[in-house]
Amino acid sequence: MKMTPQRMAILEYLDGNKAHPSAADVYKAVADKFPTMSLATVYNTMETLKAKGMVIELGIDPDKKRFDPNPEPHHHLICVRCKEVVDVNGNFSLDLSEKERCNFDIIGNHVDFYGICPRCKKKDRGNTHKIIPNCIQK
Amino acid sequence: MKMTPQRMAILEYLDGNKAHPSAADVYKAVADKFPTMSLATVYNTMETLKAKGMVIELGIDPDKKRFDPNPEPHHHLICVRCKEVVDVNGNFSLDLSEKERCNFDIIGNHVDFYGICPRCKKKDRGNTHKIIPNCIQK
DNA sequence: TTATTGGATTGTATTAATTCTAACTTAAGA
DNA sequence: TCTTAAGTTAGAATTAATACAATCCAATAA
Repeated sequence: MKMTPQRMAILEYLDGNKAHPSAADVYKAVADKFPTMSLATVYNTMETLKAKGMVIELGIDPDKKRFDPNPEPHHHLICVRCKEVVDVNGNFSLDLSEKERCNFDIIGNHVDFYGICPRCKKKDRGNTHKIIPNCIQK
Repeated sequence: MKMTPQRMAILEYLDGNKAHPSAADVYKAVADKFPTMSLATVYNTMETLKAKGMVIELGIDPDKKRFDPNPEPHHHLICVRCKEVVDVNGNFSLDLSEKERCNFDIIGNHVDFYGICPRCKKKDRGNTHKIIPNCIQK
């Protein structure tokens, strides 16, 4: 993989990043110090990194792709209000019965835990309505 | 919920549908017998159904929303090649430790199993390359 | 029956994310 | 240094989804 200043800036931003940023987030962060950066470059680079297994594309937000720079297999804890995503390490050995497997070769699994984060809980103080989200997805 | 011919057509299409269709899929299916149907109506109706908990919005496909007319809590088995989605019933009681919970109130969880479906396995005959998908997402 | 009303439907315009394109630039190996 | 394949860029094009404003229509009120 060819190393360019743009890519280095993106990699530096992603390194250790726990925020699961969108393409726009990456762009904003990097464009600061790199005014010539193009969004297309961000998309290209994320695509390349994805192909190399260095980032994972998340499907949490129906409105935009978000990326996870943590390539270790792990799971997520997602706030259904603000969509904050926290990594959950460890793995769950979940088995499917012969029948449930439907003749698939199983490669792996991923668990999403849904909940309400402390910040949003605070905001909810008194608001008992709409506690059950309709956005538990997938 | 007011019953209109359009909504009835959509509900009829969704009833028992295991294909996890996109809005466009719904539109195509219904527009056949309902030439005046508008995409906007499909989106409106899906939104209404979602709010009523009658469908769930899926995040499997980064390119478009897909809907699951099965309102029972369940999980998914996803072919990483062709994105076929099979329902997995039953629930896994997965626990997070105090620490892992990060002060979230946990509401639920959802498991995605990744694998290769029988059809795609057949196509792969001999192709040993690229068996490990880079599209294990979330 | 007719008028009113409010939600539903529709086509179109708009937005936002993403991809495409074609010209230009550059990192890295010979 | 030279060459070249790969990367970058701006802007155009595409696509999913939403917003909007003008009807439409079914239920109820008068």
